[in-house]
Amino acid sequence: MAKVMAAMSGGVDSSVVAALLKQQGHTVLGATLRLVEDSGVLSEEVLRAKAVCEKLGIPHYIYDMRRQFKKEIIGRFIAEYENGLTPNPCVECNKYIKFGGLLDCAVAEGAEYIATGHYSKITFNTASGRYLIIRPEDTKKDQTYVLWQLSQHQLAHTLMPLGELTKDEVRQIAQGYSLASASAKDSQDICFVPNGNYAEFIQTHQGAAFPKGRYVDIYGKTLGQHLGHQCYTIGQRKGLGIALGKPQFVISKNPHTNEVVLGDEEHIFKSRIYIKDINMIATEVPGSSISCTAKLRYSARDEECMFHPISETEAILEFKKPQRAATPGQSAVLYSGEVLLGGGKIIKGE
RNA sequence: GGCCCGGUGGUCAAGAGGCCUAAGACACCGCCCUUUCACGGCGGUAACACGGGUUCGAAUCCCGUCCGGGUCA
Repeated sequence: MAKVMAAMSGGVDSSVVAALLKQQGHTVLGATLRLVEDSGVLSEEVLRAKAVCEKLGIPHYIYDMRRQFKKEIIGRFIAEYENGLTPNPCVECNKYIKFGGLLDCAVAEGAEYIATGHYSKITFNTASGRYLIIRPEDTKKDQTYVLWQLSQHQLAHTLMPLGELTKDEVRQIAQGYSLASASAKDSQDICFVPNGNYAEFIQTHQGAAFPKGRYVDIYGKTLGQHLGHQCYTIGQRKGLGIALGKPQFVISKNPHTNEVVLGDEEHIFKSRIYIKDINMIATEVPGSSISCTAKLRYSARDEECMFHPISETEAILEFKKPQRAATPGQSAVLYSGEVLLGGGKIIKGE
């Protein structure tokens, strides 16, 4: 039996993780991270996590990581949008905060593991001597996508018990324990942007409105005015606020000219996707081309492709079928069957 | 100023006396989906410029007002 620090957000999933580990006989410490500025008052979620810990009879730690979160996650998030990218803060948060800062905290408390409520499995492969991320039983809830940046060290010290369960089972378990979080709604949107309006968040943060710019068609002809390139992402249809008689999609955007190109959906399908900042989990970075599948967004399906390495950190993904809206800044995550091979950040598609 | 066109929802646009308690597309809003941004699914709001006529009956015909655009001096 081990000493485990369970990351508890106050939601159902992480609550059930703590309950299960306790039941299995581990020494469980509950830990909740304060990430968002909330005027010094503990949020509803933190209090719920605390209540769950009391119910389970385990200690509850609250770590204030607001400074680190603001610098590492929010700062990067804003900078990337300004550079014309579409960031995924959750992926970064996992790498730096949840599996970074929290693991340090766990070690400081003498725990050898942290545990999270991700729907994902971690296994150790003796042949390769590596820890692997494996897709969960509940394929609908597969959260492996957000874990591709984790290191072997982090995986070696992490437990993800929900990989074996379905969401329904987790809910039932929560009810069985009468946990305060049993009926908590699943999280949504960006955690530090409660109302979901990230554009407003950035503008407020910067104290200035985005400069307005032009919508143009693929030939450069002006179509109308937009609210700032930061407000849009490749493949976006809704929220453009412009009526052109047929559905139009964001095909590309240029942060320097502040132009957003609109056009028919067919223009956003690309077969060759360039990626950088590669992190491999199941293997070393391949020295030659390999066949695998990859998905370009959290809720996309992985599709067959070839991985052509360019260097230790860059590669080209060549898909059999053109992929919709490969978006700079988003993650391309590679799989081989149920195994998450690794991933990278999308630079461009062509 | 004279003459000529035209004024239908946020945008474009059907309609040419009863089938209009006004089509459609796009936009917009809501819900669902979702640990990112998006995509997607389902549903919803919303108009006949104004005032007089003609007619059993007018978005559709006539007159005037207002507002656009053109044209002539």
